[in-house]
Amino acid sequence: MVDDRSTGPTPASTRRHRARRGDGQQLRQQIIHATARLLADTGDEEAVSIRSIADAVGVTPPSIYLHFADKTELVFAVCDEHFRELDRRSEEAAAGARDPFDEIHLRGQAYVRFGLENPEQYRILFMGRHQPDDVSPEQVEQWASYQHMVDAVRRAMDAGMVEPGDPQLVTIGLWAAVHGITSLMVAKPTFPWPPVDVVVGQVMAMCTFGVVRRDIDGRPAVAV
Amino acid sequence: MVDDRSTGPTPASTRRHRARRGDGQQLRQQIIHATARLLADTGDEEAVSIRSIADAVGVTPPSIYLHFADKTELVFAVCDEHFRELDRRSEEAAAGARDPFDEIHLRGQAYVRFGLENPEQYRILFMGRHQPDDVSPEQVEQWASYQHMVDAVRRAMDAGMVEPGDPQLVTIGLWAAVHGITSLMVAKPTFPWPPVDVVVGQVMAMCTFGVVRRDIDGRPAVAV
DNA sequence: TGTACATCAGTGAACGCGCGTTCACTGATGTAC
DNA sequence: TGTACATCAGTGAACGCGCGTTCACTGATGTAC
Repeated sequence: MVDDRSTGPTPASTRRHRARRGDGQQLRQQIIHATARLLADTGDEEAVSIRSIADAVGVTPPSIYLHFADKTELVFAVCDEHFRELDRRSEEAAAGARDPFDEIHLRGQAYVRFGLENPEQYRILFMGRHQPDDVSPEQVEQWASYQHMVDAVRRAMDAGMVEPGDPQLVTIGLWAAVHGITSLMVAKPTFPWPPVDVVVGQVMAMCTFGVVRRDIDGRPAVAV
Repeated sequence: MVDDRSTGPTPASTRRHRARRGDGQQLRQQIIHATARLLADTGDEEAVSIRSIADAVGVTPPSIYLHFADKTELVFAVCDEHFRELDRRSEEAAAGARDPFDEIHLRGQAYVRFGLENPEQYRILFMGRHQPDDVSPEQVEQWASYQHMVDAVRRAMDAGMVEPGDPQLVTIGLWAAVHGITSLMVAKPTFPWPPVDVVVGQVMAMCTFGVVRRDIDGRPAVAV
């Protein structure tokens, strides 16, 4: 006999106390965090309803609307939080770089790690359908983790470590590569992937040196 | 004044005649095609309901269940159709190849083109959450467009055009690159992308030659 | 120190909606005799 | 050639469900006097 005294949507362990006057804002953060946790736990954005969020916080559904105009606004707030987290991790990784070229690698690895550790959040940020205007030209300028990567590529070019070219374009190419491997592994978890380190290493090496066979003097064996 | 005589769910232009005895199977194909068209038109998988599919075919919802056990089975059938279409296009592109290395490029381009021309189908095939067992190890062996790419890579290696290595691993890397650019452009249509040819060219060149700066004799300027 | 009152965090019950699916049925088509 | 009947493609109406959201409300908290 299991003693599960689940007597409704508000188990004792998560029972909240009503906030003090003026402290209403703290529910906002609790809602955002509960939403993020539910997304990570259930692994399914559609399964996360206003009701389930309210339940997780220990509050009734209408309370959500005291802090968010509608569900979209809540999802936006959660995305915002995660974009900041991604940038935070990228900066952390970049801090240990030996040189700009190394920094590019470390940022790429941090990106893949973030995605594989937070697959459902990654889905929402980079694989979803929401926010028709989520990355308008103006917003891209404020998209920290992207701009930081462009800067790193520019510095690597200036240092003569990367072939000269348009830093934006090179960044897009590198982004495509790391996003490609991350999103495939998130979307197709049952594919017989080699160990993740091997796959990431392959993609990184491919971006860096290419796949083309080279002669003894380093020249490509084919012309395209 | 527009003469729109939309008099219900079955406009005259699409009115069906009941199939002959034994010809019931033809509705099955009509349902699959209507579903595919709706997905492409609305650009939103969730907006495509059993009711809307039945409407598009000119039939009532229960008729769907004469041919598919449930909605999942229908979606599977549509996916199947599109996987075959992707392989067909890849084969078509590969037929014009000068050599195995060229074939890799052509297949990659065909892949990106397929995704950008059929974004909603691409979403379902490669960015969705369905089919927990959709690419089990056994199924990958039957996944034509993937296996054909592995073969092309192996031939390019045998011909000395691609650095020796594991053809599967190289294919995964290349797949990550083309999927990366395709899925990003599908998921973030408002990002200020350069012209698609430029982006695809950048990714292809990056996969081929890498981004690292090389000395006059072709040797990498950095060691990693 | 006591009390009336304004504030505001949060509730309870219900709304309309569209969904996937079911079930008993209809009626045209072909077949047996 | 005519008729009774089996077959089967497709229908009409309804089911229960969970969803996002609304609205009138409660009751604890702090404040003015």
